[in-house]
Amino acid sequence: MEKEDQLKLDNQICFPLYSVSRLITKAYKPFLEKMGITYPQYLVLMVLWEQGNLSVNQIGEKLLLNTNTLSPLIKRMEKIDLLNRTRSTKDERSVRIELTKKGKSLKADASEVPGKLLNTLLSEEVELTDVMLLKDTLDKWINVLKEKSEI
Amino acid sequence: MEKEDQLKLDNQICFPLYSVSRLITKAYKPFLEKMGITYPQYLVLMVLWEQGNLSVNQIGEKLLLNTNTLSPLIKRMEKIDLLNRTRSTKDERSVRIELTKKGKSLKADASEVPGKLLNTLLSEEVELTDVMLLKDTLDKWINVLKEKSEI
DNA sequence: CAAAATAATGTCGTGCACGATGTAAATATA
DNA sequence: TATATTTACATCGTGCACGACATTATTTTG
Repeated sequence: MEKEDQLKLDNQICFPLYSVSRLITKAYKPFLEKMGITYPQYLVLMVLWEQGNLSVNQIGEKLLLNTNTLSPLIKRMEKIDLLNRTRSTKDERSVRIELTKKGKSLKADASEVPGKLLNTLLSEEVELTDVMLLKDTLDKWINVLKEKSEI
Repeated sequence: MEKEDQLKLDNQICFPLYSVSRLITKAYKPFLEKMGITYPQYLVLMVLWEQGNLSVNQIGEKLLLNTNTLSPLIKRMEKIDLLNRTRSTKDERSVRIELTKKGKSLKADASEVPGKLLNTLLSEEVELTDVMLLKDTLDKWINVLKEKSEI
């Protein structure tokens, strides 16, 4: 491919990633709105549902987000009574995040979401094997990119 | 897969998309910073380099972005002298976007970027065929998701 | 042709992302 | 044990995204 062609939108690899990511977030929206949360908030909840109480940093490691993104996000979640923030007594620097009853109870509603979303996506053009294959590829990419961005 | 498991982060399909999209944007950053632009601005430039003068709406159609995102973005690009905004005389509602000399001249620098980025990504784990396959899959998804979100 | 509907752009408010920087606590080192 | 370094979290500023809504111009329709 000519250098000239590499600048065409159709030949970009990041652009479809960026677009699909935004479009899927949009597809989540109606479901998450009913629960009163945003997509990044949903991610934080998923981590906490699965892992139990964690520090801000530990959540960040799972979601690949720094505290400058997570701190305000978590504070907004505290404001709507999804979780509590407590300074750890062992290490006063660390803040322990604990789900409230409300935060825990949302898990039941949430468990319906992934299935519904998959149905939105699946079609003649997109089959389940495509979805699985894509996930495997992306997971490999994350490993490569994580390393690069840490150096 | 159990409903319970579908809520685990490892089983999400959107999360790796969201992460990879962010990580790749970060990988672009050093290159784009030298050019004084952001990734979304780079996308707008790519459209204009390829298509010539367009209206705000036409750019939005290519990038799948609405004017509430594009208008401020384009105004920032005008401020740093990458393009001009002119009301169309034929249709006073429409705003014609035209690249300045500076905007056009950035294309030379930009033509080096895609190659460099691909090198960043390619590794033992990620081969060129993976990249191409991923792009094909994502393009199919865009078609499905675009339809769904328009309805 | 006048009223209604539509289209193109823009503003506003909210919530991410993220680089740069700050603060306080814990740990390492001289 | 002082001092330096690191760690965990937070704040600030800027730039997206995007829903809701406003404005002006064009087109459609009665």
